[in-house]
Amino acid sequence: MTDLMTVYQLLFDRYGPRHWWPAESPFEMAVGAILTQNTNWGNVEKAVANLRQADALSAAALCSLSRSELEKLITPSGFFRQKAERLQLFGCFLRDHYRGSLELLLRKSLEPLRKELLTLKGIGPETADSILLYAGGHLTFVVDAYTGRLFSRLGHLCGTENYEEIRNFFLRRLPRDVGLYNEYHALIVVHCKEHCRKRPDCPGCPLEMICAYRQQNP
DNA sequence: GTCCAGGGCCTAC
DNA sequence: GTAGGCCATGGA
Repeated sequence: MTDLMTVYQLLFDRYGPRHWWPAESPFEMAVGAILTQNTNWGNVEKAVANLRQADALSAAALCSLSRSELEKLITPSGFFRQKAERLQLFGCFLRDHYRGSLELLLRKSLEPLRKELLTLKGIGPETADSILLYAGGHLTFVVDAYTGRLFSRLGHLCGTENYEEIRNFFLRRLPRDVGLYNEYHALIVVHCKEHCRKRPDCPGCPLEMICAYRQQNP
């Protein structure tokens, strides 16, 4: 079994540092994390551009917009009705409990903060960890569908693990390094977009030599 | 036309 | 606790 740092190194050598999250502020990162739920990033960028244009990238602004105005701005990201509600719930939560400051919220310690985020409607484990890691610089690992798919194929996971189990799998085996967690998740996403979609034989895949699928299907 | 994307909620069982 | 349906746009 190839260890996780070897996989990381192969991905890093191939794709280089990704410098995620692509956003101009922590608040924009959090908004992007909600908008990208089951959604192509290109569509999220359009919605974020609309929000920026409308000067709506703050907790106060999200709260003061009408629901229909917000829905219109984020339409390109899809699921715009639920996402508008989620953004406003998040914005109002910050306004009511943290003076509208995401930075103030993110100053809290990781586990209580994570639990608090998970109580918010529309913020599940992946969205919470994305906000914690990329906006807050907290020591947590972001798991997504790509992560489960890739590491099952590599033989590290069996494919039936739940979110927390996969997160703990990485946290237990990787050095405690925020920069590493930041790059690792980004590299998994970038890699899977390129190589893990339709063809399981991964032509040109940088993980070719360690891929359990290829070893089982030569 | 079909498939899928950087999920999460709700309901039924 | 988990399987299935639902949410919606836009690019490949």
